[in-house]
Amino acid sequence: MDKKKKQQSTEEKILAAARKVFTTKGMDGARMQDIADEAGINKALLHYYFRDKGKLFETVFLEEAQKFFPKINSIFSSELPLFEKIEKFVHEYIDEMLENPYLPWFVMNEINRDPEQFMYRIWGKENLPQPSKFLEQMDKEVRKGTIKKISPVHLFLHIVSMTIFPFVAKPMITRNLQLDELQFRQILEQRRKEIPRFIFDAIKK
Amino acid sequence: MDKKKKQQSTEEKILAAARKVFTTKGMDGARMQDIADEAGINKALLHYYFRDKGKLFETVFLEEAQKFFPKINSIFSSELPLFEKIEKFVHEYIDEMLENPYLPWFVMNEINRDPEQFMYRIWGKENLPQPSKFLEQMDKEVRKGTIKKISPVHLFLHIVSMTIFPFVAKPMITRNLQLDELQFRQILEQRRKEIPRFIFDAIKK
DNA sequence: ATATAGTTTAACCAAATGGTTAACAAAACT
DNA sequence: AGTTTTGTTAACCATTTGGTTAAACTATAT
Repeated sequence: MDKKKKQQSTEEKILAAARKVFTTKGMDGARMQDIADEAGINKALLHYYFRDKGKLFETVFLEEAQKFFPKINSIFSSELPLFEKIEKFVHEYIDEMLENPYLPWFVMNEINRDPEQFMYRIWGKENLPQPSKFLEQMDKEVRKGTIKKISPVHLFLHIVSMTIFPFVAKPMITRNLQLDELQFRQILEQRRKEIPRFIFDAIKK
Repeated sequence: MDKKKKQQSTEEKILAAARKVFTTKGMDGARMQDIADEAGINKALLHYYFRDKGKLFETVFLEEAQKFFPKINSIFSSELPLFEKIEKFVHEYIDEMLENPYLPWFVMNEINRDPEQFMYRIWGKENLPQPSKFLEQMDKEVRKGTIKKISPVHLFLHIVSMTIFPFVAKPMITRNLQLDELQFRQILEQRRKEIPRFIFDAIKK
């Protein structure tokens, strides 16, 4: 047992355990007993602190998602020049994911389970993320002739795909490329520079 | 009800229903009763045709995965020149996914649930896919000076990310970019040409 | 010391769910 | 026609699982 675990409050222990179990097994696969075991407490305590499974899940889920998604949004709609914006997005996204490697899968899982509900819980009813500003910015650069002619939508998809996918597909990638934890992490760190450079090479004139 | 459903054998109805339910709800979230309802039959029939839930799931799963994964593998280890190979991979992958849009999520889900088991079931014990040949090929081109200096691993990740991610993240993308089914499909079709061109622009000398 | 509020546990309960059984119906076969 | 085999169903069973309860323990205040 960690020293940490003893200092943690019961509530914190539960949340940490829930995060772990929900992430690996998903909302449906997770068993309340598993979470209790992982936290080293009695199952009834889960219900004492969090009324039911759904509440516990939502707490864990929103805690993570809400602190991260708005950040992305603010980058995309900021006033930075195009390349700096891309660079910043890639950097911050990868950094965040390296610290919370379970987040992407977690989010993807939820978003697939119930897209409407998800979007609503993250951004509220009328507060959708607006990549439109980013798309317009790309479009402007194309018309100005600063970058090659490219569809903003596709460029946008290229960027998010290259940034996010390796995290979601981690088990496949580590297995296929025969990487250990450390090597995988190093590659992800390299990608912070690698992706912006690749994009730059592809669209600079 | 479809006309088709009446012509389908019960076994086919079950498989179609199982595919649908397993794909949307996942192995754990899926209920045998849901599958029976979807197929319009009694629950006991499921057990008559497929011994238990696990067996049914595996049947559906392997049926899809086994027919597709070997194809990818054969492209990567073929003798085609680099750019043709990339083009072919992107083309075939997107085409396949457009026909079976549920497959990527299905596969990712399983691979995350139990990586070892998954790889084993798809490729058998000693028959891992070998992207190494593809990596070497890229490396060779770099040293020959035909393309820009780039890490083969990263280029590999770029390619698969841009190709696969949009399928996995479909609900997020359609929601954020406000696309309907048709528009999403059209964009995916465009990407067959868009991705190879983007890569070409990025690494050609 | 004792009462009190907060925390934790073991034992229990009800509903959901995967799976079984026995009977029935429909073909296929003789 | 009658008999066997295959397909299908309703009712049932055992287990799992989320959730409850009442009792015990702990700390803090009086």
